[in-house]
Amino acid sequence: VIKDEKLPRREREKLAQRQEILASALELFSEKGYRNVSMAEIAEKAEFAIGTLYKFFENKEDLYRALLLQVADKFLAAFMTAIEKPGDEVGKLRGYVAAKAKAFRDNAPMIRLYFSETHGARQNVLAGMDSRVREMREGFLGRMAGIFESGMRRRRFRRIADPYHLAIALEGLTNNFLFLWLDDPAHHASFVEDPDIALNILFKGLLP
Amino acid sequence: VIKDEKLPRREREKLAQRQEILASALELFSEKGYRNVSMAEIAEKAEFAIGTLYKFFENKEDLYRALLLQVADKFLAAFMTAIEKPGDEVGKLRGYVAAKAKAFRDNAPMIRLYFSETHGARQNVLAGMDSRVREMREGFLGRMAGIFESGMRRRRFRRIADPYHLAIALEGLTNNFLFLWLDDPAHHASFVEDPDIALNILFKGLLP
Amino acid sequence: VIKDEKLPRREREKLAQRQEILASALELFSEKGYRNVSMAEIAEKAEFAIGTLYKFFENKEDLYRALLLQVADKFLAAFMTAIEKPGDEVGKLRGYVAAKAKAFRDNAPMIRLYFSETHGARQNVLAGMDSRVREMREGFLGRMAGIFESGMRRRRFRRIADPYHLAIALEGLTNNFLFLWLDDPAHHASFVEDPDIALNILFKGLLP
Amino acid sequence: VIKDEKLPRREREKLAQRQEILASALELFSEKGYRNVSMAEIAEKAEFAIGTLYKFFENKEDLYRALLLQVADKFLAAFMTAIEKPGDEVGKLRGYVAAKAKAFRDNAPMIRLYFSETHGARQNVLAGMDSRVREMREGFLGRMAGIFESGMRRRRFRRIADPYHLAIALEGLTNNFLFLWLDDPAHHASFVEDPDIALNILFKGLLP
DNA sequence: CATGAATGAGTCTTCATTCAT
DNA sequence: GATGAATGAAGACTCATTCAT
Repeated sequence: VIKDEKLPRREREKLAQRQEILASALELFSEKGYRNVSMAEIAEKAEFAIGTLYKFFENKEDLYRALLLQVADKFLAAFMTAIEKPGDEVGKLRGYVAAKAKAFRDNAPMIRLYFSETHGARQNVLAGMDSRVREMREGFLGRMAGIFESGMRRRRFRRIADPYHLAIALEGLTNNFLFLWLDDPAHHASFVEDPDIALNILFKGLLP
Repeated sequence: VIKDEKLPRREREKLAQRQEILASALELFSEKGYRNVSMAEIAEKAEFAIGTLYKFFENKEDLYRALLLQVADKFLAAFMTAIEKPGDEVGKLRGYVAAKAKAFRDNAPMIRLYFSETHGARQNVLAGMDSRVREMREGFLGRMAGIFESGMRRRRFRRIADPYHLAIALEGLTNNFLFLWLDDPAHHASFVEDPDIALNILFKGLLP
Repeated sequence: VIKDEKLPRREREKLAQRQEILASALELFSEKGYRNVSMAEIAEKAEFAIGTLYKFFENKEDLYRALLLQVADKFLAAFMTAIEKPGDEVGKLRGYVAAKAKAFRDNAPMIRLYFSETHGARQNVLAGMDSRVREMREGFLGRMAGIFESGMRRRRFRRIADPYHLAIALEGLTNNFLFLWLDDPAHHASFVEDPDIALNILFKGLLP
Repeated sequence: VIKDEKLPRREREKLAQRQEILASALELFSEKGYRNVSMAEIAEKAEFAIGTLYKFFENKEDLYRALLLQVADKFLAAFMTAIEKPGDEVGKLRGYVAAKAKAFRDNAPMIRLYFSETHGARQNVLAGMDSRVREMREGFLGRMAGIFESGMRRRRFRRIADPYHLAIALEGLTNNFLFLWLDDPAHHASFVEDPDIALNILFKGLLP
């Protein structure tokens, strides 16, 4: 989403600095939570002056939003990629669930941060940003609904429900399995190791 | 959970005041988020002096926890009741989903608050309380798994997956449908009006 | 100073209650210091309602002053008694030093409280009360100066200095010895056991 | 004790600011007492923002301790210097008393503050710092005892008492004379003008 | 341009005091 | 008269943000 290919050197440096700030912020935020991290801390970790942070981001909240947006981007892009891979519908869905499990496994702290501030977000820091992430997510859900629809049209799936509803169901179902793992990795390790555990429940009714 | 039946008048008044504080706090928290609400605001809204709040709750966090605990208690109790009603397994699950939909409909702000701070909450205010709510929820999931197990034993369900996994699946699936409604009630009204939309997806594979 | 001899019953009860409050306050104050004791605590310890305290004392400071006044009274009275006992000048002074040592020994916490708030008192709670205690103390110093004067007139003391100055000297000298013991009782036990250690230093020059 | 000679400009400014804060705090504390002075007041008087105070001192108590420590340092250093000046024992002791009288005269508010919170301080703010000041004072008393001891060995003093006891006696005796002046400068002016008034009382017995 | 010292509004919390019962 | 629940002013401290260097 953020590309730094053919930019003037100056611009590329800017972008790199921005990334460095975001990376430091991510580490701190996901470790201590939004309100327990001060701009001074971020500045120190990123090895910039506090004032410099304000050259890149209007304020703390702006920085935070940029961070979440980047995380959301990254994840949805990964899911999208998994779903767009050549193959049949079952393979695509399996790819999605596997990609999601991997994303959770590889980025547990990030995810914790993302979801801790993202649900019912009306009242938290995200307030205004909601729409941007929501759109991305809705786009993805639509794309996944397309998979179900195509699968049905091609008779590889039984038409057990509205395709969009199935997309919602799959998302919620995998979320819950992976959240469980997130909350207690030791006890629910199987969920990230074998993503099919969640997926198959849906398939039992879906596959003919 | 909180009974105010045959208590001395003084005690009943205390309880009523406590409730009033909690109600005001809930309204403010769910509107503006934990960190954006001051004790002064709560006091004003509840029409008590600041100091009075501290007669009921040790500090802001304590008040907040009491609130979430109450919400969690209330909901899990409602779900438990629905699931324990006499009837067959299908009826019980249907009852759960209906109760959950009703709970969401009746308590949208509460729920937003509850879920906004409850997922991946390691770094936020809940920290210590987590365990209490988590236990309650795990107890409930176990109970629901029991329903699935019994249904399977009685051949009313196909044994398509581990009963506990089914419980997780149903919870996640309904959550996602209801969250969608929570985020955009106008557009997803059908989810709370017809809880079976979500439930049936699971049933398609489950029912023989 | 406070007598409860021939008073109407009602009055005597009042006085007893007042004493009970003061006693509780003394215990708390000398244990935790003025600012770390709340009226609520005193009320609880004395087994009265908070409001009742305010029937006896205008406010916290007033209660505190009454307490210190009582302590000062008690001590100065004891010193005065020692000094007025029949006998020669040397005996009277010895009596004073012994009484003071005993007072320190018997009332260490009290004294700590008294002196912690009494020196250079302009800025602390005592502010206004100063004068009352100061007068009492000045009266006592004057009385002690009288002893020295009489001793000189009777040729039992050499006239090595102004009698009032000698009184000041003796007071300061014994204070310092006893404070030392107060700060570190284990290490300076001899000072309260043998009051003459301090006194003799003065006598060496004083006695012919 | 605090040197600001050859430091980088920045550092010197820091130190100057710190001193300005301490000076303002001293003035306020000695006028109104520790607990009656707010950080806001100190900040205003020193013409800094409240937050700036917290760049220099961890909290109010820390600021207070720094202040007292500085005062104690300064005074004990002055006394030590007086006592170490070349000369015989009588001269040294005389130097000490004169230095002390001068210190009292020049720093009345400081001293009032110092002694008001330093005696029997177990329950007040000093608690933890006690030891530091106490050690310094004990060191000084020991040094003064050394003077007495040397004087005795050289037959310039009669061996009328334990040298350490004499040190205690001299300290207490001068304290009391000077406190009297502190409490009522008009009436007891002679004490700071002629320090020998106090000293001679001791000498009468001490000198052969 | 980058810096980071200085700012001060805003927060939670305590507790002396009042007054309806 | 006694009670103690309710009050709210006041205080310590934090930290996002600014701006002179």
